Amino acid sequence: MKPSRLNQHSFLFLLREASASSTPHRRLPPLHALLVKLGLQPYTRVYNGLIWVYSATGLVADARRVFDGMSHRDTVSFNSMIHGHAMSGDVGSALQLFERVPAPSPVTWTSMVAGLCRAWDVASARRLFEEMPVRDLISWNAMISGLVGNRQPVEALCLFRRMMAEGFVPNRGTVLTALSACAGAGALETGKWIHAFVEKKRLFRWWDEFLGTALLDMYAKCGAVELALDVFTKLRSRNTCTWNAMINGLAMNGYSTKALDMFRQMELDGTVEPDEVTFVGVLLACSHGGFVDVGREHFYMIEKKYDIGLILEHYACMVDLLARSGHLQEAHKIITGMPMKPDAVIWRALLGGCRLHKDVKMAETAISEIEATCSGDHVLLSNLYAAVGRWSGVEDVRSTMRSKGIEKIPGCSSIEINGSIHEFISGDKSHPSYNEIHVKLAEIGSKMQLQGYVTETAEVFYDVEEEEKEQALGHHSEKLAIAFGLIGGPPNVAIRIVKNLRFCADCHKFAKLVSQIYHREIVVRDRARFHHFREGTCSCNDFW
DNA sequence: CTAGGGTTAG
Repeated sequence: MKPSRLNQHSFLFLLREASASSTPHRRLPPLHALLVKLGLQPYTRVYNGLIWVYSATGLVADARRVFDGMSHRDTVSFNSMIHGHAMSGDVGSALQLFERVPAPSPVTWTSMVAGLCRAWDVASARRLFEEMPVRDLISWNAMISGLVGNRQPVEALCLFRRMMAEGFVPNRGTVLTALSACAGAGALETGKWIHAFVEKKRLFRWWDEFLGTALLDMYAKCGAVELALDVFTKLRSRNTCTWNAMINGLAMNGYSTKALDMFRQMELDGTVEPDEVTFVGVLLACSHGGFVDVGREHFYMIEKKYDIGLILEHYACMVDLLARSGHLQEAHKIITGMPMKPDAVIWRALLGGCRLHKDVKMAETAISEIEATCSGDHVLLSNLYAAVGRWSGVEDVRSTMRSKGIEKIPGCSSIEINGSIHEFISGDKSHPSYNEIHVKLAEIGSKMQLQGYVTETAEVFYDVEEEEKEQALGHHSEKLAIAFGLIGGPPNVAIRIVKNLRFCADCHKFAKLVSQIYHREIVVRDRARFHHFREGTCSCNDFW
């Protein structure tokens, strides 16, 4: 090779090729050595490229050596190095460099914002984002997706709205992130608005697999199954993810049989292969539908017929299905026979079944296996003790919770009205419509009494203090949200609520009665699944 | 022919 023919441009080409190869770790150092030998050091661009490819292939220490050895560093050198540090999880080093950049550009700021979001420091990311002198579309996308990734979809949507108000035109990335935020927040109105906006502005040629899957997933996660199906049927092409999203969406929404039909259709269609995620959806459908035999069959087919390895989630669904339908011993056998270590989710599924079928002994086994316990597990055990009348057990759980300092996660429900999301926390008085809500709840209460409604006390029994607090302050968050939906939402439109915890029996009964008395459809997404209430009945058939 | 975001399903 004639060195004279190798200039900075061709060298950058070689770097890119080496980094895309299967063995970048072996191919980059010789190129680096050649670069030094050829005397291309003065070319900052080439060295920037080297920093970039070293970082991108995980060789951050090498990247840093190059960076430190450079005689002339420009903004791109800093940006590449900041990005490298941030991607390797070393935000500290990234921040140190960020302080030293002579002329930071929007790229510099955005790299730092994204890096902080990746390191779960969304608060610092947000501060930096607000401080940025110039924000472009990618800066907005980075911050919005950072919020979604840090489980703050409501905040993400607020930012999305601000971005639109400032006149930015969303691109593919923005739309994907914003739809995912709507899915997370259960913001159907906003999701529909984005859908319509994309169509009206003809933002994309068509809804491809990625966009289409994100769209249908949004509808499914907002409880709008018909709309999700509509998107699904109209898509030009579907990949495995698309089918999985549809199957899972049906399962989550309680359309168990339809979900299984959809899986059969997927097989008949034959253009895509099911994968392990497909079977998570299939088993979820069986679990929510209480189809024990069908579930067992599919569980064994995963490996035998489809040659797909069983993953933790498959076991979790299977344990959930068996435990919930009362096959506690079989569920326990599945757990002890698992090739991997059962996690808290698995034991929790067994615990839930024990609570339902009042098996104290098995419940105690389950709870002793859950290490980093959260309040919900203790509450479940306590409820079980209360249900079988073992009050000493209830007291034991309370003292365990006190001594371990386990705090209860406050219940939080949200409802979207006119595109803005209102959040209610159990017993919270801070909402501006607090007084109206309580007037409404009193009205509901008296109407319910006429129908012979009695509070379900079993599930609130475990904690007398909490019970008193609830009497004094109000209600579980979903009741506040439902009352607010009756007041503020347009009539004849379903009241849609997203809750962070699972339904308690009392609130479930409450929702059923409200749907009957006011002839309003109520859709609640709780931690585990959807509940569609219509004229006094729930799609879960009181099986959850 | 340099650098930042996003890539959907569990």
